[in-house]
Amino acid sequence: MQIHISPNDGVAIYQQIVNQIKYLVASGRLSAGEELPPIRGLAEQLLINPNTVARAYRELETAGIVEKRRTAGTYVSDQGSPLARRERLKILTDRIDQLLAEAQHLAIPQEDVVKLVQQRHAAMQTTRNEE
Amino acid sequence: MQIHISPNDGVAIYQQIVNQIKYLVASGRLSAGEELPPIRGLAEQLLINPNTVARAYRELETAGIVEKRRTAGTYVSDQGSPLARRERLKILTDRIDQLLAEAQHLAIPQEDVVKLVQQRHAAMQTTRNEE
DNA sequence: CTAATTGTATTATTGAACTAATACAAGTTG
DNA sequence: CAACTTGTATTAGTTCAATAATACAATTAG
Repeated sequence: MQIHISPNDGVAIYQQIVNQIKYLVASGRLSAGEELPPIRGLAEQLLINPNTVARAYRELETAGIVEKRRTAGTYVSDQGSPLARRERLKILTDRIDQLLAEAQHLAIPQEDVVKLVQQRHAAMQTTRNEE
Repeated sequence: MQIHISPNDGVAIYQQIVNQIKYLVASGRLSAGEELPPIRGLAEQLLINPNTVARAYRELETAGIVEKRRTAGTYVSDQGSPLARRERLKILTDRIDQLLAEAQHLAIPQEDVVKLVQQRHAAMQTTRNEE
């Protein structure tokens, strides 16, 4: 599996792993039922401590992205489950509420925020760059 | 000036001060040209170290919210300046881009994000609670 | 049973962010 | 000038999250 980490990115290593696996699953490059590399294997590949990978896997399990089977490995869970989508929407809604609160602080009308979101969305559709 | 801090809030003390002063300025309870309490004065009032207040004031100055005059005190800067608003919009735009990237990770169409923002905005208009 | 492979748990180390203690610099006011 | 008030700078201590070192537990394969 292609995971790349960059130390001193400002983002914690375990978080980078979480993000990239989330993306791999979201984009369909990892499908439900597929087995992830063993903790030790990925740790060796990335030249980091197994505990760091374990932490990433634990976060992914809590988020419902993967399932662990004690001695049999870690597998991508059924993403289609309604709970998973509901959970994802909750995360996003929390982010949006934070954004609107921030706008409040900045004395920017929330109507403007809605417009800005539409603008940025449109801009990204035309640009289509890497992440 | 009414600043309230709660230690162990998870938010750094200097950050709490920054947030509250930003809000006071945004809401018009502090107007351009008004003088903020001296660093030592506010520190004494809040029972914290002057350096912590100094840090908050420095952040506020960097953000263009206040201006410091070496030995004469700290004053709310002209918020109406185009630069200030442009800066605020930039901050917000960055947040929005982060949000859209997050939605990508969560495999949620950006169109849905736009709708969600509108929904949350509408919900807040009717609720009208404290921050 | 034995060995190998999986995830788990416990403890320690490191590093960064936050806060504080203390001294400094520069203007203002009497 | 002398005292006072302002923000500044330097250094140290504290806390907490991230990572690592190491040992453990459980299942599977031979």
